[in-house]
Parts: sequence; structure tokens; C-alpha cells
Amino acid sequence: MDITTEKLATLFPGMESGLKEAILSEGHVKNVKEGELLVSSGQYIKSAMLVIDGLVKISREDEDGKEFLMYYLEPGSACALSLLCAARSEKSAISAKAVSDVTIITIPFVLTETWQTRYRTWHEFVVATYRKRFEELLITLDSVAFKSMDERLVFYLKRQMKVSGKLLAISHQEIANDLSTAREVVSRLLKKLEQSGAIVLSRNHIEIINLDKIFD
Amino acid sequence: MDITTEKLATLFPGMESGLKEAILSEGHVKNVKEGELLVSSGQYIKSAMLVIDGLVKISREDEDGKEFLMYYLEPGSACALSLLCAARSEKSAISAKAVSDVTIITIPFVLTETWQTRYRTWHEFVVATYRKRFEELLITLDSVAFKSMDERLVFYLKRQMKVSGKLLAISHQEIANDLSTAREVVSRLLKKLEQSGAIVLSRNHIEIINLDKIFD
DNA sequence: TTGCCAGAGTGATTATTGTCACTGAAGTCG
DNA sequence: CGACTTCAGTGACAATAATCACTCTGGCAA
Repeated sequence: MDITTEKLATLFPGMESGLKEAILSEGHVKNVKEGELLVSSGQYIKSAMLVIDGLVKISREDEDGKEFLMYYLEPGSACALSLLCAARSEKSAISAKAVSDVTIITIPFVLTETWQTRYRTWHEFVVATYRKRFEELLITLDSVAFKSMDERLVFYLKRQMKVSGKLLAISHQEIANDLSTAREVVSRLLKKLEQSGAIVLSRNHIEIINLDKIFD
Repeated sequence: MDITTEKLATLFPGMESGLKEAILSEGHVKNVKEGELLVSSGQYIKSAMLVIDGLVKISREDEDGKEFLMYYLEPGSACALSLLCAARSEKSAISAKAVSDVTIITIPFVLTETWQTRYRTWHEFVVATYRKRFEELLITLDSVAFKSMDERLVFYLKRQMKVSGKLLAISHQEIANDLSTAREVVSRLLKKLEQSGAIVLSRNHIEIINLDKIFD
């Protein structure tokens, strides 16, 4: 893909032009096919990544391979962990997966640090990223800590709708993984939602009609 | 309390001397009695805080007042949220409570930003704080997402032991709040731990004997 | 076209956690 | 030294979620 400063300007409004040029000249463009892993659990992170195109899913995994959706990265966002870990080139405890075909720019971690002092707008971007991810993580934590499975499922579907629209091409098993529960549980709860008219189920996809009536 | 640069030097090793002087001259020392709130949920945060002495407990609360322990701040640490929120003077969704008598230094949020460029070691401190809190939050998230109540309780007791030693002055009700469950559940599980020899129970306190044999 | 298979639906059963309704026990404060 | 209050222990039961054991179905490939 050909990335221009104009493309960057729309994705990262507020970045000074020198920074955008630096990103283009120093960063490496990488294309990743749908379904592939950008970062796998346990791997060392040696560069920060900016999402240019496509959707990236960030999950947490435990020792036995159970996983857990943390949040999605859309074009124009960066992974806070990639910025934080980059600073110490530590092992990641998360995995990043391309939900669709994805284009990213990776920034060698030495630059993520020197840019902090050289470009004010880079520093602002990094801080904004920290804050955003921290907040999303808190919201995720809330839903796990305070809500029951049916509420979490509705919350999940709403989030999916935000990133993928009203027609979700996703299996019950995938949803179960993201919520760290069993497929049967998801099937049953989805059935209930269908009966209440909030969604329509078909094989391999779910159409969202209206989730707002459910739980206020 | 009288705070010297030497005190700061031991709490915040690595900070340049100009920064330590700036903290002393620009920051406001505040003493908070045990049990009082430093930040309550919904309140605006208008300054960052550095913990000098005592123990601060950071919790998350939901709409119905159910709470949930996120992590503790010990002397020498700062609240990432206070740094992040400070940057936009946003409402906090967390509460901070003094577990013991606490001394903190608050830094007006304009300074937390200007220091980022003026003092390299301040910037490093802030990034290290982000990373630390992010990691702790992830660990908390893990334990909620992947573990059952008995494991979470053991995890909780281990964490308490780290900050307060082997003799915990805490009621079952408080533990239940921190884990966001019911007192009866905590009582039952503690009883089991006592029977296995891991702890000794008495009124208003718990003595930890050895938690290591439980769950590897 | 048939056979196969992944995805989905469902009942039965179990395990875990939450709730209710108590009893008792240990402080503590007039 | 009672009377009261807070904390803890416990049995019974309900609710939720996890697990097991299937069946069913639509789509794809041989």
C-alpha cells in the first residue's frame, strides 16, 4: 500500500508535519493478512506499531491458552503496550491478531523514545494512547467484575457493532473465546436475545437489530 | 511531616536533583488520616500525586456502589490515573483511600506536563508509572477473568501480605468488597484455607502461615 | 448425490457462587 | 457487668455458569 502524508494527516490529525515525514521515512510498512498474528503471546516486542488500515484485535492469554478480548485497534490508533513494552523491550503477555487485512507502520523503539522530546505532538499522541487504552481496559475490567454473562454478551455485541457494523461474521465459538466462557453458554444466551427480537441468528453470522432495549 | 531531598532520593532513585528540588518547592504536601478518601469516584482530578508515606488503595466502583480493588500504591509510587487524567482534568472513575496514615505530594497538573520536557528523569518516571500500573491492571484482570474465587482469594492474600506483612488486620466483609463478592463466600473459603493449614483465623485479623502450597 | 463435518441447538447434570436466615462470639461502652 | 453492636460461622436454598452428551443442519467436496 502506498502511504502518503495526507493519509497520515487524516488518521493522525494534530501531528506536526515533521513527525509525519519522520514516520514515513523511519517507519516500516507491514501488511498482514486476515487472521494472522502480529504479536503472539510471550514474544518480544521490539517496535511500536501504528495501525493504518484494517482492524487489530488485542487479547490476553493465560498459561493454559484460554484467551480473552481486551480491545480492538482501529486505523489511527497505536497499541499502548507496544509503546510501553518497547521502552524496555520486554516480553508481551498479549497477542495481536489481524481481524481483517491490516496495514501497519512499525517504529523502531529507539525512535519512540527520542521522538518524545523532539516532537511535542508525538508525546501528546503517546500520552493520549496510554489514556485511551487504560480507559478501555478499565471498562473491560468493569464488565468482567460487575456484570453477568448475559450483560457481558450484549456489551460485547455492541462493541463488535462499533468496529464491524450490524452484520457480524463470527461463530459462537469465537464469541465464547473472547468472553472466556463456553460455546453452549453463548448459544443459549444468543437464542434468548433472538427471541427478544434484539438480533437475528444465522449460520456463521449474527445480524444486530437493536440492542438498546436490553439492559437500559 | 518534614520532607527532605534525601527522603525523595531514597523514594525516587534516579530522579535528577533539579527535579527533586522542583517537587519540594512546587508540590504540596498533604497528610491524610487512615481510612480517609484521597479521591472519590466521580470527582475531578486536578493534580498528580506522589505517595511519600503510608499505603493507598485504588479501587474501581460501579454505578450501584459495588467496589473492586485495583491495586495499592506504596511510598515511591504515583497513580497513573492521576497523571493521565491530570493531562485532561477529567473525571475519575476510581477512588483512592488511605489504608494507613498517608503523606503525599500533589503536583499541579500544568507542571506534570512541562516537566515532561524539562526533566528527562520525570519523563522516565511517568512512563515507568504507566507501565507498572498497566501491568498490575492486567494481572488483576487475569485473576478475575481466568480464576475461580478460591484462587482469587489466595492471590488476594498474597498481595495483602506483600503490602502489610503476615498479619492482616482486615474483616471478611472488606475482603468480600475488594473481591466484589459476598462475605459468606469469603468466610467459607477462608475456613477451608485454615483447615489446610495455610492461615490462622481470629476476630478481625488473619495470620498467614504459608500460601505457597496452595495452587502451586 | 452422497457423505462428511463444522457450527449450532438442547436437555441433563454438576459445580460454583450468591442469597437468606439465622446463631454465636468477641469486643466495647454506658 | 449487662446491653449492644459488629464480626464470623453455617445450613439451606436459588441462580448462574460449566460440562457432558447428544442431535440436527447447512454447505462443501469427492
